[in-house]
Amino acid sequence: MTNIKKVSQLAGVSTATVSRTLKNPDLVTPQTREKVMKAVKQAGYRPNWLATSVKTGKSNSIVVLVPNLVNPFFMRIIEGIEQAAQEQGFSVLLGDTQGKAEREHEYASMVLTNRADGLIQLDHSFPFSENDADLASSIPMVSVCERISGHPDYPFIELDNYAAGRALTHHLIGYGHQRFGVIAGQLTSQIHHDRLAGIKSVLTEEGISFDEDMLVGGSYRIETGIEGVQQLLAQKQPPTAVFCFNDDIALGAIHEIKRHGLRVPQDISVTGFDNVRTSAYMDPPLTTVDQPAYDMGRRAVEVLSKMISREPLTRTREILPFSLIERHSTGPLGKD
Amino acid sequence: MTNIKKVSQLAGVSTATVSRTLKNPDLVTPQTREKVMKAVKQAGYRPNWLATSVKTGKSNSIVVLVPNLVNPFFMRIIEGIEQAAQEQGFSVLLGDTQGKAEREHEYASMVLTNRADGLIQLDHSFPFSENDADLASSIPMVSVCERISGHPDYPFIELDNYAAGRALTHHLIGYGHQRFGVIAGQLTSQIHHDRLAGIKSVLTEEGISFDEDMLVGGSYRIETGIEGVQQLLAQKQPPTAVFCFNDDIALGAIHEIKRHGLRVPQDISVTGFDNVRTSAYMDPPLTTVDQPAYDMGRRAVEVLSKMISREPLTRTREILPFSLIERHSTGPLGKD
DNA sequence: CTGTTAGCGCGTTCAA
DNA sequence: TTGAACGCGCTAACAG
Repeated sequence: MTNIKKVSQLAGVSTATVSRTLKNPDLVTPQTREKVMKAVKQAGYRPNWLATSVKTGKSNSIVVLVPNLVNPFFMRIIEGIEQAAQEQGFSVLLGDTQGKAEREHEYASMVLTNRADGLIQLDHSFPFSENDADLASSIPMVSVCERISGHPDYPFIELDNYAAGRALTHHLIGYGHQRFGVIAGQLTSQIHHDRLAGIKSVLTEEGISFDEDMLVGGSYRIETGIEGVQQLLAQKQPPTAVFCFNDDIALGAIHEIKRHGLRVPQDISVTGFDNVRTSAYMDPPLTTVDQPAYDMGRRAVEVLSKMISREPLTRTREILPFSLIERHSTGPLGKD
Repeated sequence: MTNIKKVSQLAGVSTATVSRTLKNPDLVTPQTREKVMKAVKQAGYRPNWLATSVKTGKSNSIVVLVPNLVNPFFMRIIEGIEQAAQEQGFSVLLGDTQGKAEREHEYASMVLTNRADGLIQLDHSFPFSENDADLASSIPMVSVCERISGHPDYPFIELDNYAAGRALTHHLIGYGHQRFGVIAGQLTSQIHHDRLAGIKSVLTEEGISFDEDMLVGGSYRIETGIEGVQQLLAQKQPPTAVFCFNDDIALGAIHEIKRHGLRVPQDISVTGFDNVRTSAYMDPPLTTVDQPAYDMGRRAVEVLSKMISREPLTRTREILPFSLIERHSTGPLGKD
């Protein structure tokens, strides 16, 4: 271990001078500076980050809780988080929770032990354990995409899911559809409620009824899309248009619809959600809702950074705009 | 800040006793233990991780350098890394390098400043800067998928890319193909050389010539697949079978082939590489090479962990087996 | 401008 | 079994 003491001896100065030279070179005379820098180089010295941090009491790290690493939508958010964190001098600790409460607890407790200064939650659950809950109240925490259930006081960055649901519905009604199915992801989240409410609001306005049997699914997986389509096609009156609550579900759904010998969109229209990289290259290219995932990640870090430095927040809840991407998985019925 | 001193006062004992109670409860009498635990609970005390680490000199963190977060193959590896790291008591610092040298330098230097104990590199470049290179020689570092160019001494975990290249070629020749194209990813990596060498070795054995004009591409992106197909189809004698060096490239390739009004596999066969989640749901489902990405990540952590604790390594280079996944993007020419 | 001293929060001696 | 004292590596305060 080559430490500051060794360097100071090598240079014939005090440890304080070495520290100063490295941190604030203007405070030392050019001669000593040179002497010190030479000793630093010769010894191959790097300041011990742990020691520096224990002084300041800040770890300059943030922990990101993500339910699933393989979802490209989440990863795009994390790209934004990572980039902004780097710019602000933070490191990112990755917490793959797999949606499991114990793992959330474990990662969340990092903020309680000075291992991280703040926390970004990509899921909707309150990540702290029962035990830690009281300590967590003053912790810098932000959620992205989702809101933390039961804790409306934490800032969040999310999409206008209600409006997106409405836009998708208008789009499909514009093609003349009247019978709709929904293949949902996590059923307990705010996202789910908002999107569904958006869809239903338009249907009500248009005098179209929605049968609760037409709501299937329950996780953001390809297989959910497959099973969802199987259930919807088994109905007496199958839908002619299906809302999928992410692009993975839509991929599975389209795959299964084709496997039944039906065509997309001539027999059934399908919409996705998220606009992941691959959605433009599906067959047919997917009509979906683009979320500004990268920017959402960036924004989360900006908010969290302010919380960490105890600056006041101008806004504690941000609803970002979406954009509807019309491709070829939707269309009028029967057109060839 | 609630520290150990405050707790010791609250419990009426010394700080040493508090430390002992938490770290080695058997060394204190049950009565004091109870006293201390009560004070800990009452004060909401958590040991400061930074202080603990500065004592031990270990950060119990590893930094993972990944060129690209949105590639599901990398993410699957990181899932394995993350899981194994958690089991071994390490935290994962995420370093999204975007393939940029400066960012690699910055993240790699974390190991030099005690911010991390070891490093996993998912790319093929030596991540340290010129300046840090001499210090890096004794650093625990492992590479996954790739080998670190110019530094054969670092352990690596990779696939048997040569054999995989051979297997794919045999598969396609079995369908009667004679004219092959290759859409490659990173052209400078060991991976590239091994796969290409595997392909060419079989072609040579079978007396089939390979025209260097049939080698296109240069990055692992969907767009590379599109452009690659355009170049290949512009040849006088376009190939009847195309090797794509990852599944993203294959996705773009298939998309573009179809856009030209050609059919996969009746007009052109396409193979991928990696077997990402979505490859089974492409249209047609992709013939590809499965890499045990999750296990590769796990294994990397096991090796790195041994290096960090200075245990001797049994093997320093591991070549893992692949498996060829035959789906429907390959087949004989012209069959309907 | 530089050196001495104190202390960040904790773990680990060494006596008692 | 417990406490006092020291030190991890570093930086900030105060002298000089």
